[in-house]
Amino acid sequence: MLRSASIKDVANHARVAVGTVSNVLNNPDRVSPRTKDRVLQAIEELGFVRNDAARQLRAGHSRTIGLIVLDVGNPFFTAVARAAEDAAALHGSAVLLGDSGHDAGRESGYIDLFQEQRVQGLLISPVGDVEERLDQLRERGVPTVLVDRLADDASYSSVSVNDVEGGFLAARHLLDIGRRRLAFVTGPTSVRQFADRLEGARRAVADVSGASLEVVESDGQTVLAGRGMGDQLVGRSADKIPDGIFCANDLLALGVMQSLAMTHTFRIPEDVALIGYDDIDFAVSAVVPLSSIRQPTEAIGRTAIELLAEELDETHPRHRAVVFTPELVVRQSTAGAAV
Amino acid sequence: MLRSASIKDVANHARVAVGTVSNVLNNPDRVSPRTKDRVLQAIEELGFVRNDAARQLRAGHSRTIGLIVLDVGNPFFTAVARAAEDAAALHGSAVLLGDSGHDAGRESGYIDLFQEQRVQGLLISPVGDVEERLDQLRERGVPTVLVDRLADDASYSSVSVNDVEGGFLAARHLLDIGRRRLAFVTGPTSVRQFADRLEGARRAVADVSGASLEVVESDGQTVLAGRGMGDQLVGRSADKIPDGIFCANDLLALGVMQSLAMTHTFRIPEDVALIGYDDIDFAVSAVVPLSSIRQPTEAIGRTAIELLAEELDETHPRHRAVVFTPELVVRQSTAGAAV
DNA sequence: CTGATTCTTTGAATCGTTTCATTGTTACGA
DNA sequence: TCGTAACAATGAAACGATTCAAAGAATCAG
Repeated sequence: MLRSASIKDVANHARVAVGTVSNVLNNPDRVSPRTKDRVLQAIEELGFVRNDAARQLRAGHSRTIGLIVLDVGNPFFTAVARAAEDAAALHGSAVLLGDSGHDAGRESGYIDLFQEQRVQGLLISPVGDVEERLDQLRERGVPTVLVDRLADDASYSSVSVNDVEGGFLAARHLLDIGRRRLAFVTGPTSVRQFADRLEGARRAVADVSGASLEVVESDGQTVLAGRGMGDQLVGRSADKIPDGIFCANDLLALGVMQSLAMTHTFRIPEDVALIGYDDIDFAVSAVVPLSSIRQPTEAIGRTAIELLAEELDETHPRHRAVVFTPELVVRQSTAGAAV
Repeated sequence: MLRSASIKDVANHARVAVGTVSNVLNNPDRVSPRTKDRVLQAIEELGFVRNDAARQLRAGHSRTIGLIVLDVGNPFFTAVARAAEDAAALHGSAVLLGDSGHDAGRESGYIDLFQEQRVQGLLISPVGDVEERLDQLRERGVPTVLVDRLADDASYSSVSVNDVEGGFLAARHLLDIGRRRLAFVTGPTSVRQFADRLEGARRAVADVSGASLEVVESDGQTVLAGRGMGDQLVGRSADKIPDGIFCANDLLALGVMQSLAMTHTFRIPEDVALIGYDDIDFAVSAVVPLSSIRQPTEAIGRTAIELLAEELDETHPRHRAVVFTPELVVRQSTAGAAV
């Protein structure tokens, strides 16, 4: 078990000073071609690999960016993460991915970890009350960009999608196709995104007389949770069943759909129209292809990195809040049955 | 923009030696309660956070484990990754996730990155020809465990699932329900897993006289690639259409299903029975709930970490190859139509 | 009160890289 | 041949945590 070769070993082997080896690696133009060749050959022969810890220690910070998402099991977040990784790679940084799983404790654990790792900056979809932590990070020179969440004040940059608008679009679409007894199936409304989508849905419903909106809340936001809530809906007496269901995300919608499909009592969309949120790749291949509200995942991830880069470049950055507009995607789960 | 407080700052503030601060953090019992309190208070007041780079530099290795998967867009791999993260957390390590995207170049890039980071060990689903790199890593004391891939020789530990068996199960199931003109829709057969599944399918077909197996190969393995191949199948003259399709993974299967569903010419499973592989969460909520071959993702991730832990503990570890057995899950896409 | 023993605390050395002031070398015009 | 740039190479210092031999303090038996 060899100890890895260090820059000093390389220097000895090539009969140059350590500073020269460092220059070959970081400022190749400053080194004469002959010396450079000798050093490169030594590197090759010894199989030298830079020690990133030492480099970071000297530099005072790493070349990594931390990203904390709410749920890696949700394709929406993996899509955002991939876009962020690609964009970060262009800036020469790597992205460390942390999954809070909607848990404030885990979230806090990742913030600790990233802080110990001296990440350059942090992208986060916050769960808990992290303002204070983030302020503290910023004082230490670690900027944060909020992802999928509008910054409350102007002290943070953020990338978000207008969830109120999205909720409005979804509910109005259900109303447009003649549904009046709507249900909003959601995870905890303490999650800002869900609360906003509900808010939007409420507005749409308020515009139409005779329309009602029931809120069905669960503590999960997975396919399984959706199935549970679907079962609950299906078990009701017929006159209590909504004719339009808007789910706070596609996972919930797919779960509800499974449940409806399993009991063959209700047809989608004839008896119950169903719309989700996020437009994940799997929405289109659902039992009944799922209508949804599309969010521009690629742009979200890319923009988050760009905003972070701005904060890193400037000494007194102006914080920006970029808000994207969601888009209605109509598929079979709400098709046909127009008024 | 404050420089973060260092252990030395804490020491000054608490009027003790740096070694004492270090002991408070790492060997609390060696420090008298009074001193400990003073140090802890100083840490609190200065908002001290350990610098992981310095710690690693001294220790010679990090507390991280690298995991390189073939495709984070595939829920199979995210499920394995999550299990690995949970298991690693129990050992006090964090997992860095890299996505090679079936690209040998990106794979190599992540190996470089992880090597620079001095990860404790590496879990990898290899794409390219990485044996040599891995041998080199091991010489440096960085053990590797192969994931979702049986080790060729006994020099590596590995966790895999018997893909030949899985392919056999899938194809035999199609044969059992009376299908004879089978097609294997797959990504590149240079991917070991796909090649093995094909091998298994071939064996099953060879057992039944009058049965045939056509291989439809694409260079992708996503939902989109599946759709492309589905379109190609659907465009054929009716007598050239297979009556049983086995897809090398569920993403391909969902794509093929979309394509079949869009042209309303063929019914699933009556005209064409369809089975996928991996049994991802979304399989059950597909247009037609998808039959599949289930792999124990949780056990794979957990076992990978355990094998790695064994390699790290022992000086001359015995390498172990753990092989799980896949399981047939029958749903509607192949149901009914028994002979 | 002494010497032995245990418990605390100290601080210099170390890890591997980068930086930068300094020294050494080369080339060229005068 | 000399002086002066321009260019190359050097190596000590610094980053921040951990380690460990050694010194110092406290305790206790005799």
